[in-house]
Amino acid sequence: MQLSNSSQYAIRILSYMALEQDSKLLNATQLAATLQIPYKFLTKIMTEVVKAGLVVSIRGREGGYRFEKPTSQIIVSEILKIFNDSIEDKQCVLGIGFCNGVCKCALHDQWMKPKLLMQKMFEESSLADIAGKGCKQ
Amino acid sequence: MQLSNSSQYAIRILSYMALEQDSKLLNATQLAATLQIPYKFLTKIMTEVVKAGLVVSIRGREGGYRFEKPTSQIIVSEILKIFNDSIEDKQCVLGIGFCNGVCKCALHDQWMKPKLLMQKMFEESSLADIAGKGCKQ
DNA sequence: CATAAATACTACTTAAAGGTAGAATTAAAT
DNA sequence: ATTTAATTCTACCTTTAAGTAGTATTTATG
Repeated sequence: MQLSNSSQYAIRILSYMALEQDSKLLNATQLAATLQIPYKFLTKIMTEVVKAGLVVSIRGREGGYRFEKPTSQIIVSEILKIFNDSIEDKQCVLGIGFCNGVCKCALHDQWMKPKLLMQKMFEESSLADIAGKGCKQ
Repeated sequence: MQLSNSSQYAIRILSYMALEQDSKLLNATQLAATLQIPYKFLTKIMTEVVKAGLVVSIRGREGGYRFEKPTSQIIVSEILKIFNDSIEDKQCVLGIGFCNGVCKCALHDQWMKPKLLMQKMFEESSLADIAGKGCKQ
C-alpha cells in the first residue's frame, strides 16, 4: 500500500481545510502550526497540490489556499496520485508468482482482499466524507 | 503495512524451502538462482533469518540451510519481525488523531478493518500453510 | 594437509524519501 | 513607492533501504 509521508500529510492538510474553511483562505503558517507539520515541507507539498488543481493558491500578503470546487468532489485517491502512491496496482504481497499473467503467489487471495478494501476506501471517500470525523486538531 | 524487500524475499525463500525440502540442505547459490534474488543480498537476509532461529545453517563444503522445526510451527509474522516490519502497530493511515489515547482520525475505521485482516493473515499463516500454493518457481 | 565450496562478517555504494535553506516573486496595505 | 506577508522556485542536506564487494571462517573430501 505504501502511503508516503507526503500523501499522509496532504490528506491531513486537505481534510482539515475541508473542515475549517468557509471559503476563507488558510495560509501555510497557520496550517503548519496547527497540524504540526514542518512549514517548509508543507509548502512544498501544497505547491504540488496546487499544480494538480485540487486547491488554488493566492500569493502575496493576505494570501493562502482555498478550494474552488466542493470538497465532495475531491476524492482521496486523487491526492495519492499526486505523490505517485498508486493504489490501483495489482501487485501482491510477494510481488512475484505470475502464471500466465495471473498472480498465483502463496498469499495472493488473503492479501488482495484487504488490499482491495483499502483501494475502495480511497476511491470512494471524498474530503467532505471524511472532514470532521476525526479529532479537532 | 510497509513490507520491506527483505521481508518479501524472506517469505519467498522460506516458503520455497518449505516446499522443496525433505530435510535436505538447500544452499544460497541454488536458492538465489532459482528465486532470482541477488546472491549477496540473499545471504545477508538468510544470516538474519538464521540468527532469529527460524532455520539453521551448516557452514563449509556441502553446507546450506535447513529447518529444524516443522514448517507448520513457523508463522509468517515471525519473519516480518526480523526485519522490523512490525504488523501489530495500531497506527492508522494518518498516523495522528489520538483523542484520549484512541485514534479518531478521519479514515480510522475504514482503514483499520482491512489492516486487521492483513495482520490476521500474517499471524495465522504458517509456512506449511502457504507452501505449494503458488507457482512452482 | 590442501583444496574447494559453503556461510558469516565488515564495510562500502547507490537511490529514493524526507526534509531544510534561501532567494525570488507576488500583491495587499499603508 | 515602500513595506510586509504570503507563495514559489531552485538547490541542497540527511536518513534509510537496497544492494554490492571483499575477506574471513568453516568443513567435507581427496
